[in-house]
This record gives sequence, structure tokens and C-alpha cells, in this order.
Amino acid sequence: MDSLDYGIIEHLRRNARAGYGDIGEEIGLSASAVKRRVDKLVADRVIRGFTIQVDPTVDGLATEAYVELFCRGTVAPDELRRILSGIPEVVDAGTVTGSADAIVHMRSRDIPSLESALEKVRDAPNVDHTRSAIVLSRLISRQKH
Amino acid sequence: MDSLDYGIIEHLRRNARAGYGDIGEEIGLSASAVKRRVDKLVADRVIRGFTIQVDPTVDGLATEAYVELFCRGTVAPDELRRILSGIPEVVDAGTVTGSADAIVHMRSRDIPSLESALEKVRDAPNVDHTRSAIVLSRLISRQKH
DNA sequence: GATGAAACCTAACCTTT
DNA sequence: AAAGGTTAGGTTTCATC
Repeated sequence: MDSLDYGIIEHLRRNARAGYGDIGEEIGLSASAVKRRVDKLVADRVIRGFTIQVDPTVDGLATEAYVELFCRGTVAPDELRRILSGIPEVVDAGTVTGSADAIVHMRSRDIPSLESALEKVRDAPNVDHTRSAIVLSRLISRQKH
Repeated sequence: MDSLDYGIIEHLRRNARAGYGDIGEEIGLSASAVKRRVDKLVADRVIRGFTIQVDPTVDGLATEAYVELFCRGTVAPDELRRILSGIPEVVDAGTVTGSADAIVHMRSRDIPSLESALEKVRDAPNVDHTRSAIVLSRLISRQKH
């Protein structure tokens, strides 16, 4: 991971379909050298995948909530991860400092489907209760990792 | 936007570098038909961009927090957006129901840089106070929209 | 959907450090 | 050995029909 790799990642972030030649021109390498580095970055899982950013309305996932999760006793992060990974509406989650054990960001089609996803979260073992804040209007949405 | 377009989007989400021929094989279209559709999806801003998913540790943004934002009086969402968009550490934010006015997801290098970013949020006009929950361990991180 | 020229990807081989 | 350049082939893209 040197500055050339960072340059490649930076370029691919802006345009994942860029040609190796184009990238090489920017950072000062030949196309094949760039390809070798990209292949290595993918093999090393530095680059996790090539994807597209899509207009959110296409998914019809217009309803969002930030949910605080309160557990009974101590719950292992791995167990929480296992539970939450089975709920597709969970976009983002982490254990946190403060009175809640975790914060879960959920995205769903509408309020009823959000509610049923929330029930799945609440029905998990050791989950005591949740506190939800429904998103009224999205302010920032930056595409990061 | 018919089912073929959805198929194309689905395929490109999994692999943004897929060839038009490969995509066409899956959905039953010729390579040129796929290219025309992809070009149109990009022109119509349904596809917003082609990008990569990168190992988060590469960015060195290891510290995260969910911050509740409490404002004085009423604050227009547009004003909040203007303020928050100037703070690069803000990954994600939305106005919400409940006692807080907004929830802001921040990502930063370390605790000191998170703190200074938080100060920028708090120093914004009409922001009364904030309540932060620092992320201890990331549980889920799904690449959506 | 098909065609053909231009661009690109890819792997093998060579050079340099 | 490790990393970049060069070349040649096969494939893909892209404009046109």
C-alpha cells in the first residue's frame, strides 16, 4: 500500500469502470502495472468490490429509522451481529457507549414494513427494548466504504 | 424502468465492471441492448456512479459516533443540511422524530479529530447541544444507495 | 439485434532494481 | 525476487446500420 495504490483507489472510487490506461496516465504507470496492482488490491481484500450508486427511490426504501437497542445483561457483539445480519432492513449497526447497547440504522419500504423489521429486532433473545427515531428528511448521505 | 433495467442494476451492484455481454446473458439481451440501457440509466441519473468498496481501515477512519442533535427553536432542514455538508466527518444525517432534532453519523480518524468535528457541529447557529454515542464495534455495514 | 473498427484487457516475456 | 514496461492475442466497447 504505497501512494500509487492510494492513487488507484482514489481514481476507482470516482469511476470504477475507468480503464487501466487512464488510471496509469494519472499516476504515472503503464496499464499492465495498474492491472497487476488492482488485481492484488482485490486479492488482498483492500478493494472489497466494484459497485454502483443508485438513485435511492429506485429501491423504494423511503422509510428510515435510527434504533437504539437495549439488551438484558451482557450480550456478545458477535451474537448481535448474527441476529442483525439476518434482517435485511438493517443497513448499518454498531455497539455504542452510553445507555443503549447498540444503534441500528434501518431502511425499509414504508412504515408497516419498518415495523415488522423492528419486531424481528425486538424478538431477538436478550433484547430488552428498543427506542426508535424515524427519519423525517435525509440531510446527508455520503457514499463511504 | 422495467424488470430488465432492475436486472441490469442488480448485476452492476454485484459487479460494476461486468461486461455488457455478461449482463445480457443473464437477463436475455444482446450486449448492445444492455449498453444502450446502461447509458440511459446513467443519463437519467438512476445510476449515479460507478465506485468501489474499500476496506475501511485504508481510510484510517476507525472512530465513529452517532450524534443526536438538539436545536434551539425551529431549524429548517435545509439550513442543517448546509451546515452539516461543510463537515467532511459527517457520513450520514437526517432529521428525526423524538426528542432530538437530528441524528448525525460521523466517522473520523481518532477521538481527537472526532472531537474537533463535533465542535464544528455544536458551534453551528441554533444548535443547542449534542449527545454522542461512540461506536465500540461495528456490527453491520451494508452498501446501499 | 448485428457489424466492424477502435479501444481495452490480459498474460507472457523482458528489463531493471 | 519484486516491480515496471512491452508486445501480441483475444475480447469488449461503441457507433452505425
